[in-house]
Parts: sequence; structure tokens; C-alpha cells
Amino acid sequence: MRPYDERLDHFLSRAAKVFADQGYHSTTMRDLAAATGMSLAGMYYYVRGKEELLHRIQERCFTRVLAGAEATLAALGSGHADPVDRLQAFIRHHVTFFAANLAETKVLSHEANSLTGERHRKVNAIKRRYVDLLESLLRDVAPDEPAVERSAAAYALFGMMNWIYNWYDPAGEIDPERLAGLIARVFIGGFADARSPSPVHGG
Amino acid sequence: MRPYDERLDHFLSRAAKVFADQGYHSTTMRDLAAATGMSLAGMYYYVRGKEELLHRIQERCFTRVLAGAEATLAALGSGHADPVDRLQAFIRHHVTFFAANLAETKVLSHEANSLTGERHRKVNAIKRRYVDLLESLLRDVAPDEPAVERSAAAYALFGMMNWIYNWYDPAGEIDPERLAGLIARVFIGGFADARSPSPVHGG
DNA sequence: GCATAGTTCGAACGATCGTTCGAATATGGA
DNA sequence: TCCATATTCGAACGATCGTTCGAACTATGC
Repeated sequence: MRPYDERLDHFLSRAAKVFADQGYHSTTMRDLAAATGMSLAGMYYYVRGKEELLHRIQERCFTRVLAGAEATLAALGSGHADPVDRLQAFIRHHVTFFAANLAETKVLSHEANSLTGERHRKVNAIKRRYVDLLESLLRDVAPDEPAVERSAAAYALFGMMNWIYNWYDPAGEIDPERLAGLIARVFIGGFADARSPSPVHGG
Repeated sequence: MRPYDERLDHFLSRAAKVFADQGYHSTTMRDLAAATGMSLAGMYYYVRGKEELLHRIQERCFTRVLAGAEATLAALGSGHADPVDRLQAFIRHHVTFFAANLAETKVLSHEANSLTGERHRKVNAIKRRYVDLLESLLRDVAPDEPAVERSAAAYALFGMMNWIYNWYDPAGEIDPERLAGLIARVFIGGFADARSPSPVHGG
């Protein structure tokens, strides 16, 4: 069953590109058929319907993001690295991943509420784990910050990072690494360094 | 013709709420009829069609945002206020406006590409003026920063501020003023203070 | 009370949507 | 070569969409 899985994967990637360009709701199954070279009916051999297609795209992408972030942090050593370094690594991973997978991550961010029922709940469960991961990092970085402000800061950081699907051009002047460095510098400089003026750069 | 304008305004506000809750494309004209108490055909007396409805909502909201920002800056004095204070005032106005008009500003942000043709171009023209305004503020705040990084920082700030439609709850623990203060603190502390460690707070 | 303009709406139209179904074709071991 | 399974697809279905049209209702000046 290898060729089947490969064709499904290719189908998901192509569909993600179309969803990213036109939006989920204004993309028709006929658009997807034209973009993938398959026939209208042929797509239903790989996917139960349009909403399951979106679900598979989002779940596949979000699982990779979460696993990648955990692997990045694990590579830093078992918990006794500098909290600021760990936060910086998280930001760098998120931004570079989103910049390298603009179509999929745009579908993830922009169509976050286009799923319904059980499928919506499943994707939200992954999101919860990912948000919790960042909040635990912020707790280590700024333990004296009020919880309300720390939670809002987490969403502010996600805003900076996720918003790039609205403007970032991979062919433009700023490369993903530099963008990640800028966002990390802004957030860490503004949030983490507010109280403890320890050196940040050069992990 | 006063009652006509009032009913149109009320119609736009109601429709904006529905667009914000369900999304533009999955909202049907029948949904809007039910939410406004009008009949399906009756709405076409006030609006040429569904897309013009979205256009009027976005243009009305964006015009207010731009005018409000300009008025806020003008109130600070004719150009010889501290650049950091001017940036802080811009951020505070943006965040409090967005928090106070969550439905309209969500439609503005999330449905930014749901318009087509001339209508899309018109709204983008206002957006351009608004982005240029922030970039001019950043130029005064950090004149030594490379232009590429300054432009990316502008979008990062917009990301922080616009993303709130995805998570902010006005009935929650953090009020708009405090949220604006947090975002201003993070961005100014991380971006503007990177080189010139001048005092920021207390304007 | 009547004419005019302003406003509302029931009913229907054509278009397009997601999905289905059975037949047609390709694939691979015996 | 033949059969069973895997895969593809043309054609159509019912549902729902945005929009239209002409009639009906309302308000106002005379």
C-alpha cells in the first residue's frame, strides 16, 4: 500500500496549496480536481469528503509542528538549559517551520474554525498541547509575571509568528532565519528582559 | 433620509457580527435576513449584493481606524513629541479600537482577501496608508535599523495586535487598556529599546 | 381620500455546490 | 491467459446558494 499513501500525501499537499490561495470555503472540489489532475469523483477514493480533506491537512501539519518543537527542545538537553535559550529555540523552530511550509500553516491558521464537530475538537486538542508548551516556557522565563499577562503575552507571540502568512514572501529580502531572529529579539527583549537584564544573544 | 441611513448602519453592524461569527463565505443571505429581522429580498434595498455588504463593512471600519489613529497622533502635538510616545499612542489606539469593535475588526482582518476586483483594491488602498503610517513611526523610533527589518517589525507588531480576534475575550480578566500596555511594552521594549536605552514608561 | 414616492416581501429562477453510483480501466498473482 | 482486486471517472442527483421581479404595504403632501 505504499503507492496509495504517496498519492494521498501528494494530494494533501496540492490541496493545501489551493486552500491557502483561494480559501477553504471558496475552493470547490472541481478546483481541486483541476489542480491535482484527478477527476472530480476520483478524489473521493482518497478522502471521504471536503471537510475530511481539510481535517487531514490540518492534523498532519499540526502534528509535525508539535513534534518538531518538542524535538527541538529535547535536543537542548533534559530541561536544564537556560529558559531564555529554550524560548528562543521554540520561536526559531516555529517561525522557520511556518516560513518553510507557508501553504499548510496558512491553512492551519486561517481555517482554524472551518472544521466542525469532532474534527474541530481533535485539531483543537493538538493546539491546546502546543499552547501549553509555550506557556510552560514563559513560566520559566518570567516566573514573577502575573499569569494573566503571561497568557496574553503567549497569544501576542503567536500573533507575531502566525501573522506572517499574511505578508511574508519567501522570495523577498528577509530569509526565515533572520525573521526568526527578529521576532525572538523583539519578544524576548520586550517580555523576558523586562525584569532580569541578563545577556540574551549567543546561545 | 435620516431613517434610511440609520437602518443601513444598523444593518451593517448586525451583518458584521454574523460575518465575524460564521465567516463571510459560510454566511448566507438567509442567515443575515434571520439575524436582522429583514426579509431575504428586503436587504437588497439597502445593498447591491453580498460582496458590497462586506465592502461597506470593511470600508466603514477601516476608515474609522485610520482617522482615529491620525487624530490620536495629532492630539499629541504637531510632530515634535517623543517618537516612542507617538508609537505608544498608535499601539494603544489600535488595540483599544480592535478590542472595542471585535466583530468589525475581525471581519476586517480575517476577510481581508474575500473581496475581489475594484472593491478589494479600494480597501487595500486604505490599508496601505495605515501601514505607511506605522512604518513612518518606526522610522523615527529606530532610524538606524535596516529597512528590511523595520518593515518586518511593522508586520510583526500588526500580527500581535490583529491576532487578538482569535483569542481575546472582552469579558475575560484582562481589559483592553492593560492589553494595549502589554503589547506596547513588549514591542517597544524589544524593538525600540534595543539600541537606545532611554526611559519608556510614563507618557 | 387620492396620488406619489419610499419601503418591504413572497415566490421563484438559474447557477453551482458536494456527493454518489455504476461502469470502465489498470494491476498483479495463479 | 484469466480472475480478483485496486483505482479512476463520466454523468447525474438533490440541495442550497445569491439574486431578481412584481406586487403589496406604508408614509406624506395635497
